[in-house]
Amino acid sequence: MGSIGRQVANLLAVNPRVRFAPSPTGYLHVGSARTALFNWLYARATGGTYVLRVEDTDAERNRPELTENLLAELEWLGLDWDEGPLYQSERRDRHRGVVQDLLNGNLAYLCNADNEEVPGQEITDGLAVRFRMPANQTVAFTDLVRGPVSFATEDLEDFVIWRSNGTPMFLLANAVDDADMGITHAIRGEDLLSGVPKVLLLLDAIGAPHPVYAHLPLLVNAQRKKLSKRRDDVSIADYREKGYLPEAMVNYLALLGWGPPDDVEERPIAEIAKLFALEDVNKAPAFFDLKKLEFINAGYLRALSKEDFMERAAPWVSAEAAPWPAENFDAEKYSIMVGLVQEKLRTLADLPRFVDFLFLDEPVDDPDSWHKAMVKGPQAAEMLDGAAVVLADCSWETEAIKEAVAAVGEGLGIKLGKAQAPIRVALTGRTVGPPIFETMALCLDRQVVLDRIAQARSRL
RNA sequence: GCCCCGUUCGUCUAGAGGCCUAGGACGCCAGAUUCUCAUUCUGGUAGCACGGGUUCAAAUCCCGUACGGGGUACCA
Repeated sequence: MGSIGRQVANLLAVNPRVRFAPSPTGYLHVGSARTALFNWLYARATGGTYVLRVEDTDAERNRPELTENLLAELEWLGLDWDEGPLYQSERRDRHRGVVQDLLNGNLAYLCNADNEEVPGQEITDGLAVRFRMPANQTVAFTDLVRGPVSFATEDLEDFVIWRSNGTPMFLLANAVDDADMGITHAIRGEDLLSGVPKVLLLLDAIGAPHPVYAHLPLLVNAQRKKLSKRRDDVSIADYREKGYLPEAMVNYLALLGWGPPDDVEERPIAEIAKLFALEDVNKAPAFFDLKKLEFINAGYLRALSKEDFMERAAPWVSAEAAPWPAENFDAEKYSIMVGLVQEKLRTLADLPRFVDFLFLDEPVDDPDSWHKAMVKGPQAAEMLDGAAVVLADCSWETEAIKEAVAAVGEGLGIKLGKAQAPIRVALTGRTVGPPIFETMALCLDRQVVLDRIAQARSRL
């Protein structure tokens, strides 16, 4: 079936219901975000319903602030949900009832800490409940991304469905909740694939239908290991704080394990939703490539209107975050400078170093830049001396300044590209920055320019 | 160990037996444009894990091997 065929299949699917079911044991992880995104995409592609369910059955590991955090990050990414958030912890009685039913039907049994079966048919404090694994059966299902998969029950153990502390285990709660909530498609990470046969058996035992499963390839690090909180940069919050845009983040994430049919990679997520089909998802793990994320982020940054850009960038130039004294900030000059540097950034975090010289009492001291332009560069002293003379009385506008500096350079036999370097470093502290002649004409007073050139000259 | 899954340029992917001399994107390299950087443009680099089949024809189907990953908790 071609990609078009799959999109038709999407439309034919009747009212799919999907869910993202994170456990709030940490901040939102890029792998989880990708799972949430693919659920969202599938729901939006099919006109289905996307449910958010918080799997907080492990009371010892859960903390409420982590849940709030999780929801905030999902909102930031723009992955709005249609129902929920539902909290699994609030369904304890239902889970307990199901476990008791299984016990009554002898499909499960009580078990002590030594994993020995103990007689009895009532859920008992201090005793766990295990599901009785049927012998000699093959559990088979067709995964939407991986195709037919089967397991033999001999390879499966009697697994715990109810803890001795009176709480349900993941497999049980997950299966019951999916059934009760009418989940038709369970879209999640491949690490959950081997749990499917147990869930299917459980579903059969309680007489519930099987959802369709789709197991997404894992996101891996450079060592090809599953992304882990400990080793890798996986927190969505960190990417936000590093100056990545949510639309760039979801666009990039959509490209891991899936490719657009027309090779157009950079596009709004709503457009991706129209092209998305679960059957097109790859089976092989994908490496999270920061370089490509940066590239995509830079594209989104450039595409922002100036107003949008300034709004998004505000946190990076706020009084608390900025490297300059707040009272030096000049909104008008900043606004002009944004127009000159927006296209140069890869992340919003790059912004301060492109504009800081405007608001700092003195430009930053960047040894590499100084060395490159003032020490290694040609005739830095002569350039600064010459510039000081011509800039003292040339007309204070971009072209005039540019011509004046170029003339000094020509007199010394240096092209403008090299000639401007010492001046740029004298004014901004760095070899890389905004177009320097515009910056002078529009944002720097003649006297400041002359002072900074003199200051730099005296250091030579 | 056992079970399950996977393998197309360095990376993300297109590919559904002939359209493949394997396409695109990121990266990298070179060049053009440019007041730095960035942008933009042009060109280049580089891949079907291996071995057997099936077929007139295989990246694509089958089997095996190798390698990689996931699972195997009173975590989720």
